[in-house]
Amino acid sequence: MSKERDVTIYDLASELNISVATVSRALKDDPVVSKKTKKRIFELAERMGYRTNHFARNLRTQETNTIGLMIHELNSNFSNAVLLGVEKITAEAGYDLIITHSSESYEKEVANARNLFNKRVDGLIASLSFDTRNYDHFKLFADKGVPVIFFDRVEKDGENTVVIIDNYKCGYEATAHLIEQGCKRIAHITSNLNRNVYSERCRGYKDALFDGGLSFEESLLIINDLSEEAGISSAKRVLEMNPMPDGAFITNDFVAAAFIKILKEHQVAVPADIAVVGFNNDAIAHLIEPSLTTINYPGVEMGEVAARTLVNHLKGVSNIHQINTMIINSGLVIRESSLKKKSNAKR
Amino acid sequence: MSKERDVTIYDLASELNISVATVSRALKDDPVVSKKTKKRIFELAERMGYRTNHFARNLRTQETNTIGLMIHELNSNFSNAVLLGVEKITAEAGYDLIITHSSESYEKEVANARNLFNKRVDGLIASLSFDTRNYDHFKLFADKGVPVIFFDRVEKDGENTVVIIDNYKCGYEATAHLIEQGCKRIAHITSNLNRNVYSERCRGYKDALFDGGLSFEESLLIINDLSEEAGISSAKRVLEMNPMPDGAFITNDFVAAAFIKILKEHQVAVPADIAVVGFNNDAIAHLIEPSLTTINYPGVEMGEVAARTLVNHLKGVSNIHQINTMIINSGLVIRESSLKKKSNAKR
DNA sequence: ATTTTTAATGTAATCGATTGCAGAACATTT
DNA sequence: AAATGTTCTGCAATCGATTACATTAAAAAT
Repeated sequence: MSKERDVTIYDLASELNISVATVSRALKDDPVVSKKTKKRIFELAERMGYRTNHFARNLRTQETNTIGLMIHELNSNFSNAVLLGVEKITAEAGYDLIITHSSESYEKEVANARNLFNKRVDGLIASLSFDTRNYDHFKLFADKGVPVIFFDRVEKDGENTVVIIDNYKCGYEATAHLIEQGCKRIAHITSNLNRNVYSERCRGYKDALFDGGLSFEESLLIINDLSEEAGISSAKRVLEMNPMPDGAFITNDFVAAAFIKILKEHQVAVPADIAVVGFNNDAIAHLIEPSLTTINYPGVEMGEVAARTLVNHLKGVSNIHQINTMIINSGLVIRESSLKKKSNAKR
Repeated sequence: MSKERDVTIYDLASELNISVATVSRALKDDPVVSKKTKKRIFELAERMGYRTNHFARNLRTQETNTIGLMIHELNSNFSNAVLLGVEKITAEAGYDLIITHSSESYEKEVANARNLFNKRVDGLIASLSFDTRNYDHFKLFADKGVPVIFFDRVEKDGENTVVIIDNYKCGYEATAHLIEQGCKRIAHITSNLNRNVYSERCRGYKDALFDGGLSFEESLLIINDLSEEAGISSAKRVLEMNPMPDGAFITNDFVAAAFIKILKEHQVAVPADIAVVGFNNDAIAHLIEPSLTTINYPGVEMGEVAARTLVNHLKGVSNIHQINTMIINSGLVIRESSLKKKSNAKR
């Protein structure tokens, strides 16, 4: 309740009969201040409950000590994992984090970018929304020299620094694995092919089909929004196909789980009738039955790498303009849902 | 790259040959400024790309426009739901959000509180860590008149405003439901009983047992940290009991899912041999098999209510000191995992 | 035409820290 | 003891907005 004025460096200075300049320097641990004076200042600061006024400091130094995070959604395990990784690094480095999410809308993404720009973030970590086609809203940052790092959903052929996994390789591996298990008709359930993540996985899928001597069929490619409903409806669509596919590569574990559930309800056996490979390695993957073969996609690491790269750049330790692409390890985790041949499933 | 100076109100003022005071007032849409002048100022601001310097403003007004969120973890569906709700409301209201998490450690919680205090958040939304016993770190805020709202894990018998569900009722309902299904030996798997959420649920469990003519057995009460490993180990412990329980009320869906998986692997049927009720209504609950009966715990709503209450207080619309407790609706969602008697399961 | 009232704008202090430059205090060398 | 070099501290301007108070301009009343 007591709203007394906060303690400032002026209070400390006058209490000790020294100048604010010395106090300011001491608090930053500037070596130019003598140990003796520093000690007195630190002790008094502690005793009087001094707190830095970040606004005064930032006003003066023209730095905000704030990093912006633009994410497409906040409700998936993946995005939460990324957030966890980013938060860890930025907090350790003493940066505040402002989080925005676009709900997969281009308009909101633009508004969020503008907002973060006006808040003068020192740097930006961003993943694009589903339908973003235009990247002008990031130009603002480039023009001001504010570093931007993209992760996961990134601009194709951009010159920005990006943190990604090898989506092509993952798509290829997933599909090749299904082929190896004897699948001849492999459906691919994915999302908007304008986004690099999906187009690359799809390219991997197609190349693996080709290399496996199978041909790509347009009708086996199902594109939706990766919601749970999408899993249900695409399962129904698959059930009506004639002949039915004998394998499915689904770019999201949750969708895969819903998909499998519907198949089971219609007496279609997984993996015997249809083998399934998901994507992300969410916790759900090993809890459903059959346990889900999937691609391990380490969101926490991705967040950490993106954040660390940005922080290092801001601190002058490294320079993101020298780094174009950072690829995070990822790969197939084989479980029961894809094993037509009885072999050793990992858990 | 071009790091030209930012446009300030001084630039606008000198460009139009008026004073900064007028510009400042106009930008705040102060009615005292004439419409004509305002128009000129807004247009010029737009044209020159003026951005408010929040640091200068906050320094002057002594408000930070920032709300702190202290959460025990950042990796559960529940906490993410809360975050989603909080973020939505605070962003709409124009507040920045600083997020901290304690990783369930009291020490980190104290450090986070101190950090947010030093950052001078205008208000605080907090959920306690597992082992927090002492609440002194919140006194700082009270002393400065900074409003604090607790949610989910709250201080027992505190005088703070809290946003919770009726954990007692939920515990009672879950247990009563199992009894109604014919269970006679009901295990309860939960966590640290110093936290209100778990102690209240446990109290509901005990009272329901009593009202159902069953007696409480210490050996059926399993306390752990609600990790997946905990689900596995408690399942093993249950399997070794003799006689085995015929029902289990588990205060976390993820733990329940892992628990059920282990039971199934040991040829124990759910719900026939052991009926299970979880807690939270995570998405996983309806995707596993059998689908999981659980308590619906709406995290998004909880976050929204907490944030809205705080924001309203900060804007002077309402006063949290007049409100002590806000209870969010919650309740049993019956699915397959608990239905020993064949009846109508909802999905 | 003069006074009064109202509306619009301006002056200048203020918020709390940072930092280039100047100067004082002290130690070292000749 | 004087000169030189080091180390430490202080002065004062600055960052960009806000706002109490003063002033001017315009409109209304006399």
